[in-house]
Amino acid sequence: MPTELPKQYNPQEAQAKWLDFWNQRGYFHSRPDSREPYTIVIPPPNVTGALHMGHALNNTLQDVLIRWRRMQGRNALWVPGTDHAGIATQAVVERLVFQQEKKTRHDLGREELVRRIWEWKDKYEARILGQLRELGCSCDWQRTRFTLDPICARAVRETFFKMFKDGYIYRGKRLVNWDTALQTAVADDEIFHETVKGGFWTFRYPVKPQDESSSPGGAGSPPSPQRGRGVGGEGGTPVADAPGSPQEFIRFSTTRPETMLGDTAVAVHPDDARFKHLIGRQVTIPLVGRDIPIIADPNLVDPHFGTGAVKVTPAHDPNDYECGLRNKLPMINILNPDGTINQNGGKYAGMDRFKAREAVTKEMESLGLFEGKEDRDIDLAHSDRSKTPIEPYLSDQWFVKMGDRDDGRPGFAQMAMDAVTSGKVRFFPERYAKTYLDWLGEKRDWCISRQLWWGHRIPVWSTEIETPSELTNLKISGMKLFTPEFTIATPFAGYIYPNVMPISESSRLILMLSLAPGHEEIEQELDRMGFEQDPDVLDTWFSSALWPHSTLGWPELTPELKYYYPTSVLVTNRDIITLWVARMVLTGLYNMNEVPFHHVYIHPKILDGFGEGMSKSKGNGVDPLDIIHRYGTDALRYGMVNLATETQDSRLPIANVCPHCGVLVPVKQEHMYMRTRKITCPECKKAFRPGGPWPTEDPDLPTAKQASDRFEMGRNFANKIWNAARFLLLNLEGYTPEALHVEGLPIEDRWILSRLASTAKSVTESLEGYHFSDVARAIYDFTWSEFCDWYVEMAKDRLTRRASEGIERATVQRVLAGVLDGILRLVQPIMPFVAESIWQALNETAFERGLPRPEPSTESVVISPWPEYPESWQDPAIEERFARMQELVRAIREIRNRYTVDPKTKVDIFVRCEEKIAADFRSLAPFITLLAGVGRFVIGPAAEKPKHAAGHVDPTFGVYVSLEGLIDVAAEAKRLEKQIAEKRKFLASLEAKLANPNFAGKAPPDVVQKLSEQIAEVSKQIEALEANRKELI
RNA sequence: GGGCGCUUAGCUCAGUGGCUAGAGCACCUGGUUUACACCCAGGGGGUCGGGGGUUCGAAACCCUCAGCGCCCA
Repeated sequence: MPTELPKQYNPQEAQAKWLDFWNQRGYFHSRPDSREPYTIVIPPPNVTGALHMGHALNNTLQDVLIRWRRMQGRNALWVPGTDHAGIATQAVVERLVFQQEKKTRHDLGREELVRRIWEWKDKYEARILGQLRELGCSCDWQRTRFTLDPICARAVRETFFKMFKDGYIYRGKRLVNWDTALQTAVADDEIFHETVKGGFWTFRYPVKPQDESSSPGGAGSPPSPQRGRGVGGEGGTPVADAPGSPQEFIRFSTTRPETMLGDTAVAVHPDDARFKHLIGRQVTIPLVGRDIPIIADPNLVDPHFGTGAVKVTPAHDPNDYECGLRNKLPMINILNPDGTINQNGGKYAGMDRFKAREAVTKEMESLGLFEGKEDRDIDLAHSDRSKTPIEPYLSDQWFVKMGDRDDGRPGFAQMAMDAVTSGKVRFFPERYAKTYLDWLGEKRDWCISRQLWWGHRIPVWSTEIETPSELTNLKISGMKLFTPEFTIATPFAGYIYPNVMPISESSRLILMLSLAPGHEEIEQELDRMGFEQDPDVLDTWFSSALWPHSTLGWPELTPELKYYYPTSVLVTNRDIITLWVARMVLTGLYNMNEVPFHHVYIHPKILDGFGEGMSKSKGNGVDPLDIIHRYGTDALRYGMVNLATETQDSRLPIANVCPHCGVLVPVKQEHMYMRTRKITCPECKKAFRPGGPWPTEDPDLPTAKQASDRFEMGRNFANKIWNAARFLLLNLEGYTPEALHVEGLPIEDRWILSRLASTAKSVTESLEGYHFSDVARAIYDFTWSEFCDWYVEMAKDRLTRRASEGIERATVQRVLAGVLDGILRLVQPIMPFVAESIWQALNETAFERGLPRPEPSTESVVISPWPEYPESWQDPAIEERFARMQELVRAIREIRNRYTVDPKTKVDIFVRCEEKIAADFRSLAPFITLLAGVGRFVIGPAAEKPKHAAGHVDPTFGVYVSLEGLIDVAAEAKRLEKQIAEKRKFLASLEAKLANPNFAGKAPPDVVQKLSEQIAEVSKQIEALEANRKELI
């Protein structure tokens, strides 16, 4: 006996059941074989926290692709995993430790902190992988990786060693965001900007007389009362004294006077007439007695801003730093790591930078070189972690060289660019290639060191040496490391590579050794010999850059690496095209000599209801599990696929679900940033806490789950498919599988098969082009608006009509089963749970089914073949005939509704049309009468409009519904007049178009002909409407 | 400052030069049609952000203005 399905689809039940089932059958595990592979590596989510809606989108789309290709017979592998996310994760754990124990990382020590972070990682990795499972992701869980696990670590070590040896990695200076409180560099995304009260001081430096020694201070005219802004404007005081005067000055303004101690130039705009004569001259910094040049730099200086001259402190300002590089200026660091002035600040050494700011100003004032201070709001960068102002700080960092090589061969940036311009890597949508190419085109070196403890430690060991002879005597494992020519001795050649650098302002050298992986005993020996391993760790992106090949086992040439690499597509969002995608391409080319993927699909971003991106700090993120809980996973996935359109970004208006009464309370902007801890339900008046990423439970208030009505569409759709299946299963009694001969089928069967065939084709094409939203829409429209609304309704007649029992019933059962089978397979990639639920139920009653001939089903829809139907099934003529019938039915329904005819009452209809069309309608009469509630059905060229009738005029027919006793003559007349007026207006616009002599001359003939036909049709309609109007009276 | 997008019905979005601009939700009318009220049948609702241009023809292409979002500096 067939299972009778409940009236409503229960997503929770299905999810619990089929996740286990799929897992036990091992459908998601892949191993190399003779089939063509289809491979995706997951963009590994950060172990920093749980997954949010952006991940739900990202992973749903990947799963859709994987499930689809698996059905197409490809050997589909989806590699899951997580990312250690260096700074973000360390920051989260540090913050937690500080909150709970009031301890800093220095209190804990490196080992203990790292241990704590591993604990955190274990917890969140499990949570994230669990979330992915609940999303239905068909990942190969046996191949789960973590960017810090031994397999990935070996790939990182190997890559670093190779790059070091090949001269791609070097050590250099770089301005970093320095947190003076925590004494660490912080990443750009770990700082926030805040407006603070500050000052804008104006000073002047004395210009050295040409060919004379400096005579700083005092000697000039009294300071001008003019202040920074506006100086040099029309009629203003000259900013530099006229040539030939006894002492010239150059005036400038700054928000940070203490940085004068590190100035190495004053810059002006090369076209600025006020300063032209000064370019190349020297000025003296009186505070430290240093002479610095006046240079011209159009990039740094805006001649209309301030005094038009800018002091340049390359070591303490990003713009000045760039200027310093351009003009080869010295870079003088004036700060100690704790934010006090260092010895380069002369007498200010040891003073806190803010104290020094006052002292410096005072001294300049006493020298008569201070011109005034303006109070100003300053947009200042602060450290997220210590909340103190960030200092730009020049420090030693490791870099990967991106520019072209000295030998003229393309460098990393160029290689990665070539991969895209040559078409080996293609972006979808294409425009993102520009983002990628523009960024790589700058060929900026990649800073790979981070002053953190959580991550891959930089595999470089170093020691200071006094004399070159020390090098030649250096022994490891009892053997000399170097040959007399200072190259590495043969036994060490494969795995140790040296670099020797002078230590600045000293005659000593620093010897740096990089070690390939797998030589721990050497590492220990180096430790014992007094070498120190670099304390820093690598940028997280260094390990994720290797992800497509490291996850497959590189540097070992595993069977997986040979079979699955390069992967098929990378699915990600646009924020990390530069940070991640570009770097995967270059390391792939470098390590594998082959691009890591052929396609890069960039999907939209999910915004909140106010158009803002979702983030933890805003507190406007939504937990996908909330959505799953309320609407089901299928609904979540449908919603995600549906919003993945070509254009970017989709808003998701969010509501809190009152935990007491279940009513939806829309999120308002004032709820953002977790400013609102308590909301009172407008319905039940009880209080609750709005949903959000709260760190802890609230002991007093229940926290709301969140919802968005955008997911109702998916939920309703799942239920619709469910009920279509339910209907079929209730009517499958006596089902027998048998092949169908399409040509002999009645029009409604041929129509639904035509629609099914073209739907399947368009779905496949949309998937191939990554047009996900179109996929969702095509399946939805076909299933709901065509199969359910029309075919199933028509099938009812054939299934139940006594007279037609037998052959007709058997056929319609086969078509229904076959089409539903197709729908399930088409929808499986998007909504796998509902698809599997129905698949299994259908297997019980109609195990052999399918079109055009039945075949045994598969034990799971997951492994069923992707549907493809004969091209010949798509029949425009049939579709046209069917569409006309739909028009007729709709017209009758509209009239019935307009006159609120009781649904049970049959109406008599009169259709006037050509005989050919009449014949068609006659063959469909049973359906028309069923679908439109028709009693008497008069049809033909001679059909007369009855008295008291309302009508509808179509290009190919006119239909009249007899409404004896119901018709409102006045209203009907008014309506007809309105329609006639509309049609006339339309006709006039068409005729005007045709009358345009240019139209006939320039428009393509088919368009012209179409227009003529249209004019004829509309004219006929107007005639018919006017006749109706006359007959009414 | 540079770049990439966006602005279409009350809301969320489709619609990449030609059938009177569509969908879902919301709204209105009617409905216990034995698959489904997470439903069915209908309906109303749009100067396609403003202005200019190209074209026989523009929501779509170009310019410009305004507003919004993101990335880079």
